[in-house]
Amino acid sequence: MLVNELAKKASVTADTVRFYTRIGLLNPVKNPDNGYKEYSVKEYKRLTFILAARHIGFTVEDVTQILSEADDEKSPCCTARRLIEQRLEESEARIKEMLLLRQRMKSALEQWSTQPDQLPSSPTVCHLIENFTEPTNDEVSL
Amino acid sequence: MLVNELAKKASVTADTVRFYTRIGLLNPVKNPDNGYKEYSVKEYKRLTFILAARHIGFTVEDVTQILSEADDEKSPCCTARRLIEQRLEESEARIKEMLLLRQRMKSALEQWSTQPDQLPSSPTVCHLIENFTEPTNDEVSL
DNA sequence: GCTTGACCTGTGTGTAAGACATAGGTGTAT
DNA sequence: ATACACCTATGTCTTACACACAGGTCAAGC
Repeated sequence: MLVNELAKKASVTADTVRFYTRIGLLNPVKNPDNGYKEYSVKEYKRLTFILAARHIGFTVEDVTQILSEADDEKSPCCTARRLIEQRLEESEARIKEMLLLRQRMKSALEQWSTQPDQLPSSPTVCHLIENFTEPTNDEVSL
Repeated sequence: MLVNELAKKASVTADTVRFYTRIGLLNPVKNPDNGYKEYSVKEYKRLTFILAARHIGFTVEDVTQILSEADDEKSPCCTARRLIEQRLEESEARIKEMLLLRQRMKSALEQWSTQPDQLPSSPTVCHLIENFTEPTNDEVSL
């Protein structure tokens, strides 16, 4: 299979396949005639595994580590458990941040809805932004 | 002020100040003797504005646009309203994705908690990952 | 004057996970 | 031979900074 064929079969872009190839996760054989990379069914299965892991939330770096352990015939399960726990914690943290940010955005839009546009005047760039007041916890819960 | 002084005054890293300077958001004067960049109080105020906008959720690119409109003495308010609405929508989308991802991570950990480690065998890299089954909406709501 | 050392500077590069741009190759129809 | 559609590998771009590095500055000590 060539890159595009493999990509379609796995429902990803050719660029994704190329990327995994570039970082060494996939190892196609180079056709010496035209330099095209040929992917075997084994590579396809490997790609499927990568995508499954990514879907669960592993980073590409994580997948690299898991695959390398498996390639050494060691069980990657312990590593997988540990890593996904980390990724979960990181996700929780980022979600919290993003929820706070969303709250700020929403209350900005609400505050601004009753305020007029204004020209910038020497100390002020955009009064909407500069006069925005953070919502308190009380306001948020309302 | 030199870069570090300004950074401390604004409670950000010197690298952040350097970054905003590099992309032209801040325009310090170069001391011809030592090549050091000197920031005025005006730059400090500009930095404060940038940070306030970032805090609300504007991208750096957004801030660039807003500042450039204000520099042209046009009111950036309309643009600000439009942009933050976009950013809010994007955030909502990303939050949804991340919540789904978190759900997958959690249910993976739960499924895996009752399963043993296993050595990789020819078709299998990591049975935990390969045998993971997506939670259905019903399961999620439980 | 010279040196040591702590601290500071600007510039260049790295990050995650691909997407995009580009120059050129392939293959078929004309 | 040529035109055209499609395909390829490689290099660069993205976000918003953080980090590494080579060298400059400045006060203290000799």
